[in-house]
Amino acid sequence: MSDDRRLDVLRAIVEDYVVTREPVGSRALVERHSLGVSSATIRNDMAALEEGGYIVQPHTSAGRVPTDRGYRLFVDRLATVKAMSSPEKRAIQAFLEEAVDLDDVVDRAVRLLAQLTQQVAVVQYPSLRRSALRHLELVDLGEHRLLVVIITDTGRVEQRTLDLATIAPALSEETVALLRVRLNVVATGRRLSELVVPLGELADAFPSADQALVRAVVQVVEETLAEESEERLVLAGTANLARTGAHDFTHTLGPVLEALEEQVVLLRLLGEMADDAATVSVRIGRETHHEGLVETSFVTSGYGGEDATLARIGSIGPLRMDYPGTIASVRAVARYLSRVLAG
Amino acid sequence: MSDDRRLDVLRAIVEDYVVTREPVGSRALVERHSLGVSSATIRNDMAALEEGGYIVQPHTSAGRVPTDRGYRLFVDRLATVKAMSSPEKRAIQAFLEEAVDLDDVVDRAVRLLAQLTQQVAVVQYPSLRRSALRHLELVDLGEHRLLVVIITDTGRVEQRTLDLATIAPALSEETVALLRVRLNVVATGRRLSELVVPLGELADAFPSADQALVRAVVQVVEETLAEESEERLVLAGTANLARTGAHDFTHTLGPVLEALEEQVVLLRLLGEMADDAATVSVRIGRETHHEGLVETSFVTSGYGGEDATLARIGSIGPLRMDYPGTIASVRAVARYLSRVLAG
DNA sequence: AATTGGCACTCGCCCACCCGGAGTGCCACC
DNA sequence: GGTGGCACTCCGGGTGGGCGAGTGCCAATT
Repeated sequence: MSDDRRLDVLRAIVEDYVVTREPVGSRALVERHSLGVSSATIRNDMAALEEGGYIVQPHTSAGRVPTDRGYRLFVDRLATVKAMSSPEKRAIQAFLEEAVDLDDVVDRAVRLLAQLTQQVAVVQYPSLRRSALRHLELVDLGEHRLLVVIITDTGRVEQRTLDLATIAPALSEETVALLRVRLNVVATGRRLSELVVPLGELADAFPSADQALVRAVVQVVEETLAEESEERLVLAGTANLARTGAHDFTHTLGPVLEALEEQVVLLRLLGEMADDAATVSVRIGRETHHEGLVETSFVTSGYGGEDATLARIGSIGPLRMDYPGTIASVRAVARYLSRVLAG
Repeated sequence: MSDDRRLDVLRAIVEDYVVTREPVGSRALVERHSLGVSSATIRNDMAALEEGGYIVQPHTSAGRVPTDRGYRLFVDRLATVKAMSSPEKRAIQAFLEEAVDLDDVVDRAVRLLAQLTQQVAVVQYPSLRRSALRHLELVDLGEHRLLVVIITDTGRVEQRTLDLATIAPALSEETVALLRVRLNVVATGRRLSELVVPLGELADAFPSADQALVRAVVQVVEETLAEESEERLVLAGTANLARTGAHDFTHTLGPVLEALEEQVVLLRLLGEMADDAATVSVRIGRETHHEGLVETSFVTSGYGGEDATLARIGSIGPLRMDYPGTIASVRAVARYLSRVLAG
């Protein structure tokens, strides 16, 4: 008995099932692949694979369908990665480079990935906490209102308005200017996550009359950083779910759509997956630990540069997706997205 | 023969069909409504209504189903508007007032509307062109890069970076400061659409060495205003389509989802609908003039204050939606959204 | 003239039944 | 261990009949 052949059989089953969407039988298998043995032999192998939990029959006397575990083995050991063609690569790069600002880059990336994979694509905005600070700006809006603008080196901009009516009734232009300069001296170029301590010490250097103001501003900055939870996600390609895979989901795709709308779910998943930018992670079926997603798989990659992953990008599709193709697409888009953001 | 009764019959048919989702027959009609006549009479009325194109039978010997035209007559003349209860109103207002910034307001509004209608909600971001300017900020980012931040009175923030390497190699802090002040003098408080002319005259007041810089900045501001096309939409509740109305669409809901992803389609529709903030507009079925939306209706309202509509908000659902309820919800959310943005 | 009860008729839906085909497991044999 | 053969299982699709809901029409009634 050859273990190698059994793995070949599993690979063949996955590949065929992904294409046909129908349980694949031993006869069809020997016809479509050059396995060099008869269907009876394959049947024995299939029985063993079923024993191992890699495939199942939907009902007696039907062909076999891969299980979550089967897909897992497939992506871990059997899938041969498809390389992207050079024209494809160039097209991806060119498309992303046309973007005019961060919103546009993210929007283009997510649409592109949805298009490439014919699935649902998701892109997480670059994390505030892990970005470096480019500039902090204070703007006096009048009426005791101060606008705090935080600009990161990835081009992300967060703003908050601050009502100072009860804190600093007389908001002098000089104080604001001084605070602006000092804040930037302390903060520029640092990771946002490294900022909390130095910011805390800042207030001491100001005359006591202004300390309340300084503290209020510092607090807003810190709150904004703390709002990691408010990480934004952008989705595209939900229509692909309905188009290609209407019958891939046992009942309706309602639960899937619900899960996708619950950004919390996606954020958790993204957070759980491998943190190094170079690797592509795959969650298959129940591995997502979410009821609505048991019939889907999630392929993600970090992006944002060699040293640190800023955020993640991913593609969600039916269990029977084209794993090699999806992995290649996710990796490619992540890579070029990183380049565009760095450049 | 009483025309009034026929309209009553139509109303009864619409109301029943919305609830049951099944063709409604003459017998069921007399049982569930106090029409005071027998089923045979109703049958005659139904024949007349069918003659007029307000209802159809899916097949011979089936009950009747309203047509687009039937729904149209219903919303125009027969629907009695449901008033929102006071607790509901308070809940809406409270929920929207908790928002911390513009993104959050919009996000809350769209989720709220999706929740209320159990349909797909869409909110258009307040139009840049129609907003008034609160502040223009210039930030020197170093490396010949200048950040232009445009802040509107609705709290919307748009930013663009400008590469000045070829224009103003030596970017002096004083020039930037001066430009900042003058730009704000010219611009603050005006509608963005009224800005183009005054901005054009600004460059003349600067020394010739700086004119290129000024022109570049002004150009960026104008371009940003011109990007009306980039009006952003936010959707929520797509899962509701799959949950409640899986069988409301003849085949799959794929085409509907595709139409929703094509923001161009929605933007066109929103643009076509009545422009005064006070009124709620309804597009029924083919009135949307879009293939993917023939089996849906679209209820929208403007928001943003009495005088000028800043943008629109709406709800999309199956043809057989609860029109009075949807209209009430859309109107309520639009109203409170306006208040929150104004306050 | 409008309304009504009665009646024949039409269809879609459901269910039960049946059959063909694809696929399996197992065994005896090589 | 691999193979051919065979009996068995079960799904899917097609067929046919009965039921019920609903209609249109007509003659009778008010």
